[in-house]
Amino acid sequence: MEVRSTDQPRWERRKEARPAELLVAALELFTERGYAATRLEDVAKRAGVSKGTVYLYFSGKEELFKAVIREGLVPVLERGEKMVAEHRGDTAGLIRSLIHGWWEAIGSTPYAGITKLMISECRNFPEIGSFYVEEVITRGHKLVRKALQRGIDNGELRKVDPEYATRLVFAPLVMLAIWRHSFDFCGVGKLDAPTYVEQHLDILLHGLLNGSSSGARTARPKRKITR
Amino acid sequence: MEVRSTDQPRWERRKEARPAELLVAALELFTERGYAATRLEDVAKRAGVSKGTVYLYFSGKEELFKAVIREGLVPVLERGEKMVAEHRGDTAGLIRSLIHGWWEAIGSTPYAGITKLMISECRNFPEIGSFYVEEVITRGHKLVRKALQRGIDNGELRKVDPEYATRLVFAPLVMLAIWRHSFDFCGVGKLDAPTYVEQHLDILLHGLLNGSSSGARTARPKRKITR
Amino acid sequence: MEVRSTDQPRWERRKEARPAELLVAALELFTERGYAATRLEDVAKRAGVSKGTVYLYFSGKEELFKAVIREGLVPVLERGEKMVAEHRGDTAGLIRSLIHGWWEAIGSTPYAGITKLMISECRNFPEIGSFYVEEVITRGHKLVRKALQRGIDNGELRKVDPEYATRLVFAPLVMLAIWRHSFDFCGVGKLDAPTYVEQHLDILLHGLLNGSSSGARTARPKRKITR
Amino acid sequence: MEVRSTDQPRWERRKEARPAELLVAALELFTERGYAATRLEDVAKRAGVSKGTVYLYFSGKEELFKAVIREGLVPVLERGEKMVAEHRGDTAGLIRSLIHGWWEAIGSTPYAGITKLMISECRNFPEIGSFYVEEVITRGHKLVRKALQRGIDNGELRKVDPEYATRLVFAPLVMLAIWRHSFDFCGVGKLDAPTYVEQHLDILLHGLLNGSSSGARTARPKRKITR
DNA sequence: GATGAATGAGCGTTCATTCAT
DNA sequence: GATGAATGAACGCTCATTCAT
Repeated sequence: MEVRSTDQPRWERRKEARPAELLVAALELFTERGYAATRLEDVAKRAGVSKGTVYLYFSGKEELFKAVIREGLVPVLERGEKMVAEHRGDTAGLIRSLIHGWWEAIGSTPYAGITKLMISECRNFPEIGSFYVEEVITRGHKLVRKALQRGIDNGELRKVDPEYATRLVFAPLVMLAIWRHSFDFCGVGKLDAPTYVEQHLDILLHGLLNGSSSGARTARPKRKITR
Repeated sequence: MEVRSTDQPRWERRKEARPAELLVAALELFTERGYAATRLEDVAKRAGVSKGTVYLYFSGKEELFKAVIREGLVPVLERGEKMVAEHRGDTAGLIRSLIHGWWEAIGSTPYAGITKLMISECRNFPEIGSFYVEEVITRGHKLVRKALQRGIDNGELRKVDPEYATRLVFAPLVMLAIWRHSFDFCGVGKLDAPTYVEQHLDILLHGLLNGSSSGARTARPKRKITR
Repeated sequence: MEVRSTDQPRWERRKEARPAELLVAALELFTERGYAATRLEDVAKRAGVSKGTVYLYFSGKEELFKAVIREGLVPVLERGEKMVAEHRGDTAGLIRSLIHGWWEAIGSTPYAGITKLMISECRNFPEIGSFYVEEVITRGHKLVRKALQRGIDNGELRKVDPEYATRLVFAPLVMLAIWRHSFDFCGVGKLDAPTYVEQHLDILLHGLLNGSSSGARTARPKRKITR
Repeated sequence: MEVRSTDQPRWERRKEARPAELLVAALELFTERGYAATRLEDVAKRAGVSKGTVYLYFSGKEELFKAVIREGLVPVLERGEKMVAEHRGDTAGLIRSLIHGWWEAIGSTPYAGITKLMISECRNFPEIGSFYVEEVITRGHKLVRKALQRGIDNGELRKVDPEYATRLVFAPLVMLAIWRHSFDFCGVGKLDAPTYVEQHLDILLHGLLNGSSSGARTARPKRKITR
């Protein structure tokens, strides 16, 4: 019968000791090449340390990968949740805030790569895949679903299924984030991200709001915003 | 005294059928595990042949991968283009046809895995990535853009930017296809695909159509939300 | 207790049935690339048959190789021995005949490649190496040694050790034969073979003959003979 | 309870010495078996390291092979050139020095294997073959040709073609070197190398020197000279 | 007999991991 | 702690060999 003397969390927290540079480098390379094709030596080189040093902070490649996922989005999400909880105003405005918030904190940053990573690798790492689904996707969905539900309940929005609508709110954003880490390197014409986001909001809110509502009008679809 | 119960030969000549069988197996495994993590021996095993046989039909792993991409979607797309070219009716109906067509021919089939594959690997295979962008994505976008442009020109649709709107038409579908090859294996609650597609059409058309049009109204046919 | 009904020789003789084309092709490729780097499929292709056919005549690669060696030089040598046995005249003339004979029958023909082959491979195939030493080298040496011994005994030649002198008679010829299968393909300036042979005879006979003898005089060192 | 009798570490750092050790092992094995039949794992084993270590110092099998050739003879040749340049005395003595020098520095050492290697492999590696011809053969020939030319010019030697005579000086030596790496392992009676060399010098100088000269006389073929 | 599709042992090469320094 | 030389399991690919046709 083994008894742990201390209350260790499921995944060891050595955040302070771990050079964040390793996680940054790993996220970049995993995103660029995928898990299997990323060599630990390259991660070390990009982080400016030697191969052996990686093992001082992570017990191996898989743990490094898991740490990238775990440490990556959860803190961002926590900030997002707080931000949303404090929001006041109409539903259309809240949805806009959520979408802009997600885009600014995740979609437009290197964190977006984590989404691509998990799509590619979650079947190879079911454990971390489930973690991601629970701690990131489900929590993210819940935020939006609440907002939609509220809008439906108080008549601001049409009667759509909030479960499905939630996904439809996110899908175009996630696709854009993925796109920027994939096909944007294949010579395809790049879209202007802010315009895309606004266009999405425009169509989405037009599609969701009840006719009497004026929320959709405030979306400025045609104003070209350069990054 | 060993007696074989069945008189199966050690192998069988299948020169004609082999390449297609290998491509099917390869698509499955590449989709499941990614390019680097897929061992050619496993592809062979799943196709029911030995390692060496793969090399009788493809010059190596990379060529097999390229063949999966090349042979996978282009023929499907060609059929799609013909189908669409022959379509008659209003724009809302055309968009519905396109979306349903894409879902039935690609999104709901193993071909959907190619999308996930290219997202994961196009930076490792720029050549095949460009091929895919040109031969699949661009052609697919063109189909939808034409339909949207027509609807905008004749006043059926609101004045949206067709380039961006095209992406917004596809994004939720592609995300669903990706989802089915990734997070659906991580214990997340699965959505009903037809409902999702209809919900997307509902919101999308509501968002796109001019107020006077009634196209969006008809879009709520099945309320079947089985989980 | 196994009894052979027929008197089979050590190595199966199926000379009649074996396509000589296979042995020719094999000799060429083994000479060009070495044993290990020669693919049986290439041998088959050069002989104009399919891969499987090789196995109808030879039990495998090693047997093919051994047959190349065995069938290659022994018949040539037998003809040489007869030629020498019938020779009449002075020792210098006999040596000239032997050298010219070797050069014409072996050194200048594809058979020369066998020498290169055995040098490269005899440590990998000790059995066939010993066969070659016994059946080719030793017999060849014996021919020359006899001639030298006769010349020494009757005072035509200086008192040299016939064992060593024999090798010194052959060495420049063998080197030339080897050279033509190796460095001649590396951009080196090629020598004229007949001139080389005559020059060798000139120096050799000058070096071997007693001063009173006039045998060396008849060597025409400077006459350039183009093949 | 397992106790190791000696405290040997699993491996030892030998960054400086490794490449030379690997080259020695590689030369031995390439010489014994040929390029294709030599497994890198065996080279590693003979050098006392593991397979992977070879790749820390050479980018692959071909590079290792090239390094064997490149690093092998050029330095020896450079020393030889200096030695010869400083030689003073008559031509017969110079030729003797050259031949003895070659034999001591190359023919009697493992370097002799390189000759055999290049003969076997130069058609498979034209680039390194040309390198060898230029940097080793041509330079070696030049040394001897100069000596012969001088002897012809000042009347010490008969009027032979120096280009051909140069080859005839080397051929018996090279053949002996090759022999020691090939047929000497096939049960053939081995010659005494020094005796062979002296016998060669005896006949060669007798054959080359003008009658009035006494250079050849001093070579006494039967004097047994142990190395 | 002849063919060539199929096999699978074997080798070159890579790279996650270890550990003496 | 940090390094990087060394390891060895794993995988891509080849080719001698087999055998159904």
